Amino acid sequence: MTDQYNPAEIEPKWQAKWDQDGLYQADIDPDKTKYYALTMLPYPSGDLHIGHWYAMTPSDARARYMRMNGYNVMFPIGFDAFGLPAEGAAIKHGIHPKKWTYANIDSMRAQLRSMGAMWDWRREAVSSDVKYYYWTEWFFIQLYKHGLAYRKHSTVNWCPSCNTTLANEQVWGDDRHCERCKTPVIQKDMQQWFFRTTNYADELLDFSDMDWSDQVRRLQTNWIGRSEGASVVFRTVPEADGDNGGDPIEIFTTRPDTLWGATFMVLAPEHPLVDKITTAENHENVAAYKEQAARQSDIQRSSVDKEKTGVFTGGYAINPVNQARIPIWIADYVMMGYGTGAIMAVPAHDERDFAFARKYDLEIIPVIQPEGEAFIGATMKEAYVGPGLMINSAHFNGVEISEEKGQANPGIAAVSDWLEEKGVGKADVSYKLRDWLISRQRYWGAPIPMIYCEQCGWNPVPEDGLPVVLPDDVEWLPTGESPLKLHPNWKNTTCPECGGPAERETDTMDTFMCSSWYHLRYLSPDYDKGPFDPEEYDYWMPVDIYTGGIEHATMHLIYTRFFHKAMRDFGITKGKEPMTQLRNQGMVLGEDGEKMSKSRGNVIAPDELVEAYGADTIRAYLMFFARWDRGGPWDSQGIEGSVRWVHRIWRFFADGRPELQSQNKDLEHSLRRKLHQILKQVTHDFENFEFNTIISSLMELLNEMYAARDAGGVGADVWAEVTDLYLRMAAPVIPHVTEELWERLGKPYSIHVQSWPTVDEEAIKVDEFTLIVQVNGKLRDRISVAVGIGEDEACEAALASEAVQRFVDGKELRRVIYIEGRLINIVV
RNA sequence: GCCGAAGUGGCGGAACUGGCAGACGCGCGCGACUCAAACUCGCGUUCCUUUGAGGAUUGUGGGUUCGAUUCCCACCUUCGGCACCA
Repeated sequence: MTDQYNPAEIEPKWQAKWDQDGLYQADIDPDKTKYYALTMLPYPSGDLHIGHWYAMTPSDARARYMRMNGYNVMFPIGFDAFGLPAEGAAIKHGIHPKKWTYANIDSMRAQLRSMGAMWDWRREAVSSDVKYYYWTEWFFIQLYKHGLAYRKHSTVNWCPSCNTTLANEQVWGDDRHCERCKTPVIQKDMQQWFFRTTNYADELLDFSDMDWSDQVRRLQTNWIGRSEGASVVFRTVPEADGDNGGDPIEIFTTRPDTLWGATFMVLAPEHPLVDKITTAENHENVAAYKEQAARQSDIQRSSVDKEKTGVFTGGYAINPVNQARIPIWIADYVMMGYGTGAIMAVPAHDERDFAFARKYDLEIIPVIQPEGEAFIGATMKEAYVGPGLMINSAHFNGVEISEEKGQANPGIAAVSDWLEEKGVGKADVSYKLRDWLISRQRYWGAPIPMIYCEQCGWNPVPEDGLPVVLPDDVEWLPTGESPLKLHPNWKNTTCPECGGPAERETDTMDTFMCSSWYHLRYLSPDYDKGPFDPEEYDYWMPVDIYTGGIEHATMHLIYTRFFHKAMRDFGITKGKEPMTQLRNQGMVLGEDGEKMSKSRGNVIAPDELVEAYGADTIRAYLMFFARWDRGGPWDSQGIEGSVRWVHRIWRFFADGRPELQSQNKDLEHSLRRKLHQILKQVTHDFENFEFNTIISSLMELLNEMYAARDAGGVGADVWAEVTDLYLRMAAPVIPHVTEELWERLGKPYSIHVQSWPTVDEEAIKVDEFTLIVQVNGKLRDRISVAVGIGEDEACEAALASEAVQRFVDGKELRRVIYIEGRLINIVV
C-alpha cells in the first residue's frame, strides 16, 4: 500500500457502494432507539452553495456519530421546490417553472451526493410533486374545517417586485423590505387567506422541555411580543348632528391603573369608527389627515423621532371609570395592526401621549405619585412612567403600583378585577404576533383548494376532489402577474354546495406552508392514504435534532411549531413539539468577510473544491475553521491545513508500523493515555456540536502518533488499538478516506456500522502529574509529583524548587492553597 | 430606545466547574532534503526589556478572590433582533 491519496478515485467508489448496499437506509426497528436527524431542506436554486455544505456536513457527521452510538438514525433529504425564483426564470428566460425546478433538482442531487452524507434517498420528498402538494392542500382543508384558516379583507404587505403579498414575518429591516428580493414593500387592501397563528401565541411562548438555542427562543419570544394589561370599553357620546352615540371603542392598555388619567383617546386613521364619529365641521381636516397618513409609507410612519401629529374628530367618549367626557383624536402614531387600533391617552404617564398633549394643548392629569417625592402636579416636564401610589383615582387612591408588569403587579390586578366587576373591561393580553397571511398571487405554489360560488360563498374542494393540480399550460405576461388568473378555464369549476358554476381560488399558498410539514412527508414520501404513514410517525417522530440557519427563527420555525400544534389539536400529530432539539449554524462569508454573492464575486463553489481536494477535506475544513454556530470568512489558504491533515492520515496508515526493535512500555502507556483522553474529548465535543475542537483533537492525536512511531517501540497491540480507534473517531468527519483505510487494514465492511469506542478510564489514569506552583498567584514552576500526595508533601516539593525559593526566600509564609492534582499556591 | 451576543497573538480559533492563557491550524522565519523549486520533514513564532532572568498581556476602568479570559459593576466597540406595541 504505497499509492497516493486520491479522493477523486476513492470517494465516488465508496459513495456508489454505500448506495448499492443501502448502507444508510433507515427502517423501523423496534429493538433499537430511533434517532430522527433532520437538516433544513434546500431550495433547488440550481447550484449547491458552500453554505449548504456548512449546514449539512457537520449535521451528517453528528448523525453518523449517533449511529455509531447504536441509534437507528434516519437522516432524510428533499427539496423545498415551490417558490418565486422558478417563476422568475419563466418570465426572464421563458422556461417553464416545472422544467426549471426539476432540472435543478437533478443537478443538485448529484452535488449533494458528492458530500458523502448518510442520506436515505428513498425518503426524498419534493414539495412540488403532486403526491406531496396533494397533502399540503389537504392540510389547508383541515385548518379551514377547524376554523383556523379564514379569509379577511385587510391591509397587507405587497412586494411590487415579486407581485405578491407577503406575511408579516417576510418583511424585514428598517426599510421594511421583502425578505427575498429586498424591495421595500407597499401596503395594499386585499381579501386574503390567513391562518390563526395567534390562537397559539401563548403556547408558542412555552419552550419547556425543548432543547432549542437561547437565541431562537428569544427571537421568537420577541416576535410574539406578549403584553399583559386590560381591555376596556369606552363609549362615544351623542352629538348634536343626530348620531345617538353609544358606540363601543375597545382599547388595550398595559396600565389600567392609569385609567383615571385618560384625558383623550386616539384612534388609528384607518379605524372603522373614524368616519362615524367625525363631526361635520371636522370632516375636512380628518379626511385630509387620513389621506396623508395613507400616502405615507410604513417607514416614515413608524419613525420614532418623528414629531407626533393628529387631528381632532369632533367626537367625544365617556371614560367608563369616572364618566369623564374626553375628546377623540386620530393620529398616525396609533397603529391599526396592533391592539384594537385605538388607545386611551394618559399623557401624565406615557411619553408619547405626553408629547401629543403638550403639542395640542390637551389636559394632563397625574394619577401616579412617586413615593417620597413632591406632588408631581400639572407642571410636569415629562411623563412619569415609574412606580408610585395611585392618586386622583377615586376609591383606588393610595393603592401602590409597583414596578412589576401586568397581573404580577397587585395594583394593576386589583384595577383589572374591578373593571371586570363593573362590566367595562377585563384583564387581557395583547400580542405583536399577527395571523399568518398565506395567499400568494403566484403560479408556482400549492393551490389553495377553495371554491367560490356566487350563491354559496367559499367552500373547500371536497376531499375526494383533491388534489387540485396546477395546470401546465400557462403563460406569463411581462407584468409578472400570476398566470393562474389569466388561464382560460382552469379556474372554472362547479360549486361543491349547489353544483352551480363556480370559480377556484387562483392564489397559491406561501411555500412556508409546504415546509411546515416536510419532516412528516419524509416518513413515507409515497404514502397515498394520508400525508404520512401513522406507523412511521409513531416510530420516528418527533425529530430528535433539527439543524439549520438562524434566519428562519421567526418564519419557518414558528410556522412549523404552529402547524404541529394545530394538527395535534385535530388528532393528526402527537406531542407538544415537532422538534425537540434545535441547533443553528452560522454563515460562511466570502474571503473579503462579506456575505457571498454573485455580484461581489466572492462566491466559493463547492464543486471546484471537491475536484481540487475531495469531499473529506472540505468537510474537515468546514468543521474546523470556525465555531459552527458562528461561522466566518472562508480562507483558501486555511484549507491547506485540512489538506495536510488528511494526507498525513493517509501516509501514516500507508507507511504502517515500523519493525519493532524493542518494546517501549512507557511510550505505549503515554500513547494510550493520549488516545483515550482524545476519545473522551471528541465524544464530549460531538455531544455538544463543538466540531472545530473535534478536528483539532484528532490533529493533536495524529501528531502524537507520528511522534510515538518515530520514537520507536510501539508494539502490535497498542498500534492496532490506536489505528482502529483513530479511524472510528474520524469516520463521521471524513467518511470516505476512513472507509478506504479501514478496508486496507483488513477490517470488516463498513466502518460506518462500527460502534463508537468507549473510553478506557484506566488508560487515562496517571501516577505522576505536573503540579503547578504559584507564589502569590503567579506561576513560578512546574514540578512532577506523584498522584495523591497531600498538601504537606506538595508544599515541601514546591519549596524545594529553586525558582520558588527565589520568590519565597526571606518572606513570611502566610498561607498555602492546595488544589489536589492541579496546583499549589504559596502566599507570602 | 428595548432585548441579546461577541471582543483573546499577524489571522481563524482553544482554554469543559474560578486554577499552566494562546491547544490545533493558517501565515511567517530559520534549517534539512533538492542542481533548483514545490511537496515533505525539523525547529521557532503574544509583546517588551534581556546575558542570565524577568515584566506586561485575554476591549477599557474598577471590584470580589490566594488566584479572574471565566464571577460582579461601569464604560467603549462590533454584530444580530425588535421598535410610536399603547
